[in-house]
Amino acid sequence: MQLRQVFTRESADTRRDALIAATARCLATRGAHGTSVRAICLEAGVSAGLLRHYFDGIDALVAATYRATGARVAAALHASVDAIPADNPRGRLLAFVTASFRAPIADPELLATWLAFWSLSRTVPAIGEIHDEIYAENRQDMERLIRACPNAPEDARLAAVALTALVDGLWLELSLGNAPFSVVEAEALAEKWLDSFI
Amino acid sequence: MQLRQVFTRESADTRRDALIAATARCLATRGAHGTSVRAICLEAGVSAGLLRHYFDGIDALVAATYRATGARVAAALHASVDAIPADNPRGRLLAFVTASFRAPIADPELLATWLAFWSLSRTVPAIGEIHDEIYAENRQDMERLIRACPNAPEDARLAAVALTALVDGLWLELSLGNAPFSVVEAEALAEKWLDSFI
DNA sequence: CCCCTTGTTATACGAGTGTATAACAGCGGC
DNA sequence: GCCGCTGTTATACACTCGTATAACAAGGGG
Repeated sequence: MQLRQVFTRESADTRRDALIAATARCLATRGAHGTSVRAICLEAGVSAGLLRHYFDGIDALVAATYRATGARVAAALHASVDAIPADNPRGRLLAFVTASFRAPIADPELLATWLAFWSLSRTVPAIGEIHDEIYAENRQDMERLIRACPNAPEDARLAAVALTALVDGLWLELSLGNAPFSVVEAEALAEKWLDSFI
Repeated sequence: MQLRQVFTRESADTRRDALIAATARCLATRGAHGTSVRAICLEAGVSAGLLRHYFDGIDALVAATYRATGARVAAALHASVDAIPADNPRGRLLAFVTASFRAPIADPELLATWLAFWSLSRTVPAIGEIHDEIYAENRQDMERLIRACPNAPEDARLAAVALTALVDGLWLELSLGNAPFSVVEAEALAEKWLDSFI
C-alpha cells in the first residue's frame, strides 16, 4: 500500500525552468548517456510523467535547455563587456574574449553540457538549428565589438572568426581538464591574437 | 524453425579490426546515442554476442576505437609533414597545422566520432586516459616541429598550445558545418598565427 | 575422413528506455 | 466548506539496452 507522494502545484514557468535546470545538471553530472527522463525528473523532484506534460518529449526539453544555457553564457559575456566603460572599445573586446577562461564559462560542467549538445546537434535537427542561432549571435556580438575599435580591420567577420576559434580551442582544453597551460597564459595568448587584428 | 546463419571463421586481429571499424562508422552515422552493441555488430555483420568474445564490453571497444582513430589522425598529420622536405622546417610546421582543414581530418564523420569520445571521456575513465595520451603526443609532435624552426620561440610549449587551440577551434567549426569561413581562410589565419611565433 | 577445438550464433534475462493512461489530490472559485 | 478543474503521480506497456549462456558448426589436425 504505497502512499501517494505529497506535492505542490507550481506555475508553468516555474516547472519549465526547474526541468530545464535539472536537465543541465543531469547533462553535466551524468553526461548525455545518463540523462534520461527519469533521471531528469528525479533531479527536478517531480514524477517522470510530468516531463511530457510540459514538453513534447525529452528531445524538446534538451533543446530548451540548450537555448537557456546559450542565453546564460551570452549574458555572462555581456556582463563582462559592460564592466568596461564604452570609451575603451579594445578593453571591451578583450573582456568579451577573456571571459571564456573564467567562471562561469570555463566551468567543466558547462563543457559537459555543451558536448552533449554538440553530439545531439548532428542527430536531432531542432538542436542543430539552435546551435546555428547561438553561434551566429555570438559572432555578431564579437563583430560589433571589433568594429567599435578605432583600428578595426576591414574584414571584421574574419577577425571574429579568428578570435572565436582561438578562444573556443583554449576554452575546450581548459574545460576538458589537464590542460598544459594556465588561465593567465590563455588570456595572454588571446590578447596577443587580438592585437594582431586591431 | 529459424535456419542458423552461415558464417566464416576469421583471425582475431581481423575480427577486432572489423569491430573497431564498425564502431567508428556507428559513432559517425548514428552518434554516441545510437551506438549500441547490436548496432555495432549489425554494422560489422556479426552476431551481437561476438563483441564480448573479443572485448571486455562496449566501453572497451569504444576505447580501442578511440585509440585507433587517434592513430589514424596522427598518421595523416605525419604524412602531410613528410611531404615537405626536411630543409623547410617552417613548411613542415605549416603542413602539420593546415592538414586539419583538409580530408581526411576535416571529415564531419570524424568530428562525430571525436565528439562521442569527448562525451565519454568524462564518464569512462579509460577513455579519459586515452584522450590525455593522444593529446600529449599531438602536442609533442607540434613542439618538435616548432623547435626545428630557425627562429623558434624560447617557449615552444606555449606556441604549441596557441597553434593547437586555433587549429582545434577552426577545425571544430568547419566540421560542425555551416562555418562562416572557407578552408582557404582557415589556412591563412593559421599561417598568420604561426608566423607570429617563428 | 572424421573428430575436436573453439569461433560464432541464437536465445534468454533483468534492467532501463520513452511514452501513454487513468487515478489521485492540491487549491482556487463559489 | 465543498466542488471541480487540472497539475501531478503512479502504473503499465512495448521496446532497447548490455550481458550471460548453451547450442551449433566451421575448419584444421590426426
